Amino acid sequence: MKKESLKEKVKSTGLKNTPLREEVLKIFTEARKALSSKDIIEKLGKKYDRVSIFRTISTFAENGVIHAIPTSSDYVVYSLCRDNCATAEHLDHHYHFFCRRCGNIFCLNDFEFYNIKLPRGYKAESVNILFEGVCKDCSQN
Amino acid sequence: MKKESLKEKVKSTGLKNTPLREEVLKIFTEARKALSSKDIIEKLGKKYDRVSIFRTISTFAENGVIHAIPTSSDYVVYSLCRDNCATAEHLDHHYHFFCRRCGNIFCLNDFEFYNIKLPRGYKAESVNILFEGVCKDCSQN
DNA sequence: ATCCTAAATGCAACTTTGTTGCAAATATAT
DNA sequence: ATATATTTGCAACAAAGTTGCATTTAGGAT
Ligand SMILES: [Mn+2]
Ligand SMILES: [Mn+2]
Ligand SMILES: [Zn+2]
Ligand SMILES: [Zn+2]
Repeated sequence: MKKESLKEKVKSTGLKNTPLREEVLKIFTEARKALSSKDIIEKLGKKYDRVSIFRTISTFAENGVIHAIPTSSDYVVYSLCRDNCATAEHLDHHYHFFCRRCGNIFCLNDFEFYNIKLPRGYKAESVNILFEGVCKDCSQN
Repeated sequence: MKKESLKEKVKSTGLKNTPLREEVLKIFTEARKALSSKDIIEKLGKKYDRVSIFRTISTFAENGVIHAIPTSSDYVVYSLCRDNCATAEHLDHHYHFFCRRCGNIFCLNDFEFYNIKLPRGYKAESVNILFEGVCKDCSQN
């Protein structure tokens, strides 16, 4: 996804441009890490109803504005879809890094894509690669 | 993890061998797919308290009997740790497949391991690779 | 075999997270 | 400006997981 405004995005998806959606999009745009629904509610929960925030996140995810990142936790985190989240050889691929120290999840962009072979019969449309370890910032301190 | 009985596992972890634990372990051993807490509670919830089941699953995960599998859903699924879940070149790696049709998650064993390079500063201790698509059974029918 | 003790379980209450139905508000096309 | 489909807020609900505590039990010691 290009760094386009929500207004531009609206044109392609049919979503209406509302104050809540602009604020949520702004938060994702400025975040250096993946965010959970809880994270967004903590930031906007006094200004907007939590139900609307949940619905905004769902709508964004359904329309390809953000994408859910697989984690081993019982909550989902989301991040803006970027250009290089796109397909390579018809396989949508995502690389993310979960830091054990700070607990944050980061998108790893500009990655060389490995076309890992699957067992016979399995047909993959996307692959999510989640590293776990210590992030750049945490390993310096 | 070897195909050892819980009794053997107890020796190494200090866990007590109880009826609930034996039943949970049996369910995981016989399952051909990854299971959620809900799945286990549906099978054992009339016989045991859900709290105890939650605690059993946590204990198993903490002691390396089972491992959590990253997904994009708001629930976690678990699978038995197998021998080849072990480390290769000091990087614990797991390959799983989420089927869009049946909704099941399968362990993909015996995989060639790719040592994917990380950006400078990031130190990975494990990597989880989650494919999404159509599984063997579902693509035949 | 019995006793002892730390660990495991069951139960009740609670919290967190997400969902549903519906009425009121509002963004956008005409 | 008006019309209308979409979005939002509110209340109620539901699912999933947690906490505290009393009771029970597994497994080692006697
Ligand atoms: Mn990403
Ligand atoms: Mn596995
Ligand atoms: Zn970190
Ligand atoms: Zn399937």
